[in-house]
Amino acid sequence: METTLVCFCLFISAGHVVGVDMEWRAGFGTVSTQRISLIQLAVKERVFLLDLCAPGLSHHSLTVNFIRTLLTNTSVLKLGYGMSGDLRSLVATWPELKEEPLEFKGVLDLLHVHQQLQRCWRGRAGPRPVEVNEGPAEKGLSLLVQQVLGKPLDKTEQLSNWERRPLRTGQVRYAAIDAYCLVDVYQTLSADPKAFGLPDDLHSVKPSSSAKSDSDKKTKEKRKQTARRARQSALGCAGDQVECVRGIGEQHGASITPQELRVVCDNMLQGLGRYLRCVGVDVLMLENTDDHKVAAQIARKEGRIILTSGQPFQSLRSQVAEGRCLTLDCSEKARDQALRVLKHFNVHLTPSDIFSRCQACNNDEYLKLPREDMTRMMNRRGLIQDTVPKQDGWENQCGAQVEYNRSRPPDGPAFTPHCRWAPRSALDAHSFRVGGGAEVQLETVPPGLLPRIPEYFICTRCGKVFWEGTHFDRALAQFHDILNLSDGDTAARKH
DNA sequence: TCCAGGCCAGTGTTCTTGGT
DNA sequence: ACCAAGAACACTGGCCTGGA
Repeated sequence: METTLVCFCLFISAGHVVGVDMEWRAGFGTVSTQRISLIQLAVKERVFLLDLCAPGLSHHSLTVNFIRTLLTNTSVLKLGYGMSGDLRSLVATWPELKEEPLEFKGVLDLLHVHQQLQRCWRGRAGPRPVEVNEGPAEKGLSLLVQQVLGKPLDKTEQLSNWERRPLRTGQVRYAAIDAYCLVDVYQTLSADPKAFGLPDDLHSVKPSSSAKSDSDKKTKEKRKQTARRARQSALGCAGDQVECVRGIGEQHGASITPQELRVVCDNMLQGLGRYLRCVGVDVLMLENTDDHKVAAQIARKEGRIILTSGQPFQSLRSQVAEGRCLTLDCSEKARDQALRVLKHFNVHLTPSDIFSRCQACNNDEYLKLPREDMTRMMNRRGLIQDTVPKQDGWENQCGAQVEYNRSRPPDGPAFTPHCRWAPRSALDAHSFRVGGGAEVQLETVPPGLLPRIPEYFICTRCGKVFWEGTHFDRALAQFHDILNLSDGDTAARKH
């Protein structure tokens, strides 16, 4: 007890910086809060381990008073890491602290400093220090120690039985280092806080806001920053994308056609998927209800590349071959994401690729119909009242086999999408159903369009109707940066 | 002017992390 | 296993834009 008294006096001396840590038996049972087994107190010169399992010590009035005095004394700086948990255990150990609640004074929680440090490093461009989820991940206090002092902590004793006596040498060493490293880290940080992106006064670092409003502001700001960065980097592969984009892009030295690029889009990237289909890329998209792992299953089964974003990237990447999973910045606009993907894979895009694939179902086969046939069908469906100039035996024509041409469309307007063309027999003249069984979506064609648009394209899988319009020009403009405008393709098509 | 589609921001829920 | 904090995700409504 005499040694204990010396210890108490030493730590309550003014001007000390004390590393404080506590250990209790990891409770995997029903007990929500565990009683403390060991309190570690470290100063620059030495470390004391206060063994609360020692007979009589835990409930000695001196011990309780010492703890109360130490933690409320403003002239002694206490360092901890994640001290809210420690406070709960203190109350569980000494219920009297609940009746007369402890008010921490002169306490610096290095967890908050660590969070500030992480935020700062995340914001930096260029190479970053090791972070959670990168490499052989250190975390928590061990990560902080590695980032500040250069070496991680050995946490193998962290979950050991702290109630068993005597403590093993490894436990004693771990307990001592756990408290001492707090002092070491603090001194390194306070010697040159700017080098770590921290304010001169470490005590001014506030905990990450728990208030929803502040959190939202941060999220909002982060989004804005990300969008800004995305704009600044334009189409260059910069920042976080580099790591994941690299693996695949370097495989494609020569350019490829959009049709050769086959991807599966995670459900967060449906906008991107639509853009890619617009230029002819073979895109499968996950539904909102689909699990992310469905993307990996499809990718393996069909040899597709996964496009994803956010956290799912980590798990999806490990489920497919290296370089077969690409992550994108979800805050980036869908168009910019698409441009990034096309540039990354060195896709050779021509105007004929625009709208060469149905954006609704990903089919790349169309049936071309002249205005007269479209008018007749709409008339029969009662969608228009106009009479149609009589043409020779359209129904008969439908039955006739037209040569199936995979590269050249039937004679028609200047616009020639790079797709497959179905024969006229693919359309049932009576049911208005196309080869895939879907009914032609006549109701989506505005009647006012018929006098102006001479030809219509019908998706043979879903029956969606497309026609020439201003969409094509817009798409050309959107992809102008990477479009190879070698031919004089100026026709337009529109849904 | 109306309508459809996309984008953005707000909100609530779920998941992950890190402490013992 | 439990707790707290933060991140990620899902959903929704308002706003904006462009075509009809």
